[in-house]
Amino acid sequence: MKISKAESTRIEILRNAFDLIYQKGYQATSIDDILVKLQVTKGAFYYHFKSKEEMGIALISDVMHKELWPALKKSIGSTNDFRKNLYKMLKDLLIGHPIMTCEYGCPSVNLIQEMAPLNERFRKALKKNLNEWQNLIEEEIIRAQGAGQLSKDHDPKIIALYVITLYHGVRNMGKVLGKTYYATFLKEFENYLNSLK
Amino acid sequence: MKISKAESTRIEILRNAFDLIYQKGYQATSIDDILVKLQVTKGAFYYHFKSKEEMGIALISDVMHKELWPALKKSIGSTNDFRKNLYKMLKDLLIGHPIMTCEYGCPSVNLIQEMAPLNERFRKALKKNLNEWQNLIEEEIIRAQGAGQLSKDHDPKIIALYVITLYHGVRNMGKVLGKTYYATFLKEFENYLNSLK
DNA sequence: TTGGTTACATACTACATGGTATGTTTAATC
DNA sequence: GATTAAACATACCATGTAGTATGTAACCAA
Repeated sequence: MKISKAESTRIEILRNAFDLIYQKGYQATSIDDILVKLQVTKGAFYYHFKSKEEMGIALISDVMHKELWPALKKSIGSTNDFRKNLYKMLKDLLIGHPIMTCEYGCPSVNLIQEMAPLNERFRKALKKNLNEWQNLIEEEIIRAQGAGQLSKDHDPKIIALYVITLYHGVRNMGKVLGKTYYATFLKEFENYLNSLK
Repeated sequence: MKISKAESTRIEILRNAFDLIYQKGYQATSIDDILVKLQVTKGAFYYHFKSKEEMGIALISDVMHKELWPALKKSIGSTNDFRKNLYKMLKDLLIGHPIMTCEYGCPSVNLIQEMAPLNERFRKALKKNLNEWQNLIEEEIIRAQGAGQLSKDHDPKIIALYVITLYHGVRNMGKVLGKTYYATFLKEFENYLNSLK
């Protein structure tokens, strides 16, 4: 199933918008900014998206999801030890992801921070991605509990959200403290995982 | 030492700018936005600040610092138990602070997220505030270690940064999950504090 | 080939934005 | 009370912005 030329320009616009919004933010990225690098004009943009908001929503479930989800699934299923898996998941996200840098953080975290309070549609789309990640971690924890690696007293949901919270936090802190903090954080994260009996 | 009328308008501008930037972000808040509610015009603004950037920098060390710092110092010195103190510090920040809401998060976290990668002066000013908080927590941990509440094997700096990381993370997550998550998080944070031997 | 829809390009508008130039009022000093 | 600088107010400008109106080339079915 090959992609049509029209569909490929749609993807091009979304990809470039994703890169720019990742670095400058959604509101600070203009449609002209997105198009100037590509060989398309506003006519193409408004043919594929009825507004900038519509494009932003599409970004979240299209590019952002495809960029992050496979990496998550791969990292979390590396070994049989859930501690190693959760550690590897955050480590790969922080220092092994091809498009994310310490300077600009994580596109999902950034967009939540900026747009969740301002636009309900953005919030819901971002929450959907977050929920998928949460479920992925929960399943891994339940698996670990079944395998006797972790007490069943723990609520998988709480741990899952806590781990995501840590990730969101360290992505924010990294913008101020620089990449060296990632290593410091990962050590303490390891301690936390080992404290889970 | 009473404040002059000129100084009071300067403060008014900064206060109002702080409120608006807190909700909409720095780049999305226009100077006209800031002034329309006040009884001053652009002449006043550019008399007190040579640019929007200069005003933003002043915001961080003036209003933002004065709004957050006293609350931190008060909360962390409540009891003799460092665990209770750190817990109370985050709890008070999350659900007891007069101006912060779950929806809009924390002004400091927001500004770091938005501006740290884009403007080095912002980053440095924000980092200075962060460093003060970090030192405050470190001192409390060192005190606890001296009082035998915590092993001296722990590096106070690492714990301090880890706690701040958690706060930054939960402020981000709260924007998506709502206020109920604050309570969930605080329980798991308590578990973390108790895991520190 | 023709007709029509798709997939854009071009030109434009109304409005917002940071910043400036210049005028005017207030307040302190003598 | 006159002078002068501080503390604003007003009007304006160049630029950027989301969105629109309209034109046109490519493609596809009949």
